[in-house]
Amino acid sequence: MTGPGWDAIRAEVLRRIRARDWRPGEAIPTEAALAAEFGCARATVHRALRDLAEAGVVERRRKAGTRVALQPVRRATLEIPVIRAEVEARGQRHGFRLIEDRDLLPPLPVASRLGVGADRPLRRMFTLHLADGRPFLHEDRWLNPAVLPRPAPDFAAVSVNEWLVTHVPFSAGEMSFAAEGANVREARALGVDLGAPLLVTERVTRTETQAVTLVRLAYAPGHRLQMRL
Amino acid sequence: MTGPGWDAIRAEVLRRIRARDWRPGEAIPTEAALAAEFGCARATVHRALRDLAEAGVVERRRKAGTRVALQPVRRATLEIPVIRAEVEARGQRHGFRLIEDRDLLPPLPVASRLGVGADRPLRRMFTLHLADGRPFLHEDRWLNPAVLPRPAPDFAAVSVNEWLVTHVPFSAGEMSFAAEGANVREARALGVDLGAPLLVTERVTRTETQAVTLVRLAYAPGHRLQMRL
DNA sequence: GAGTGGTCTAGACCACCAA
DNA sequence: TGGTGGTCTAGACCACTCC
Repeated sequence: MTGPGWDAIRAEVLRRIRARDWRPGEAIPTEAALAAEFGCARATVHRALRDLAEAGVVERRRKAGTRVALQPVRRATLEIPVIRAEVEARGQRHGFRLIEDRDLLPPLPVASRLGVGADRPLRRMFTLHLADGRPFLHEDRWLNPAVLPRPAPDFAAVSVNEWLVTHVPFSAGEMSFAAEGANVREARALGVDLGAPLLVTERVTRTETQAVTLVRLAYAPGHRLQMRL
Repeated sequence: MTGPGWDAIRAEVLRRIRARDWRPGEAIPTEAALAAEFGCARATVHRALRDLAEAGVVERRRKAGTRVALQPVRRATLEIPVIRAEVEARGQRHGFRLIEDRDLLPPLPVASRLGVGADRPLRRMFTLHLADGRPFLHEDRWLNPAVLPRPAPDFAAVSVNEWLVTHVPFSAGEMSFAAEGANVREARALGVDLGAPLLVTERVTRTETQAVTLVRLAYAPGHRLQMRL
């Protein structure tokens, strides 16, 4: 006496939305009604509708009910591995060089984006990542030294990127992409012309209590970032 | 007689992982054991752990149990609105111009990426999207005419992008980003120099039964794509 | 095989919020 | 204030997969 699975219900609801039985903006039946129709528990319907809500297909509010999204917002997810893993996943050998590493007072824009005072020095680091010995990615980082243990790790042996990912707790943050012309450091490190189009990503990460790092990653020309829709 | 909520359990498990009570690669207790410890139903623990698995913090396999992820893969999600909505969200007025629209036999790479025969013409369309009258994005599209109704919509009145999102059922697909130098069409349409760094995204979308479209979007210089971590 | 996560049930109570 | 989704329970069976 067990009804259809939640994925079957998800599929059927999706079918009706695509078939325009339920049109964008319209309310669809309540969980209780659908459970009765499909002959299953309300929890099963709930599981299916929650999944569709996460996918952006429907919008749900208590009391207001469930509506077909007016503009089905597509969400794409990007998996961000450790850079070493990213290189090795391409079947190449990863290496890196710590180009520069010093303490520096952050300029105001950097301090404010990290939410730290501009009167305390941060660790400023430049790293070049290599794939089979060829330039892969240039990393320009401001690191809050407060997140480091004492004594601090040897970032010539383990890349900052990898150390942070494996040792600093799950944190919140933002990330953005843009295309920019290579700056002087990037051009020299990656071996490209000044102003060559590079895919650049900027990330800010924080723990609950403090800023961790602000980093600008510039990929070597031709790099494509793959996402799942 | 109701125990802690699933989010409280999620938080506690996360705390123990961050505190290295449970180290990367190690198995954590079973759902049943955690339910007993926390004094709640197994379903509640399940809800919490499923959430952590989706976030990439733990890995779960039947029989093998739940392990702390060795390399916590970060997932960033990108929301992809209709281009009109994207412009309007910036407080600007959206407009567009259909630059060119004709039927053309696809070159082999295009046909194979879409999974259609190279012997049937596709719709080739170039559209320029405007924000407050200024170039915002150049759209270079191959469209499978089989997805269109008869008579076909008037793409001079509604942008292809918007029509597809609101009329073609939820579909699977891939997406990628890169930085590329502006090509001749893009340079002319966006009003930039040939070879200027542009953020370019390519999408292929399919329904369950057929290919829909392959599109290359080139954003005007300076555009940043924001993601949530 | 047997242990683990994945799912379903029938019921209950709660939180939210539009009417 | 009542209707809706969100959650929790105690139990059951199933599916996968490691041993």
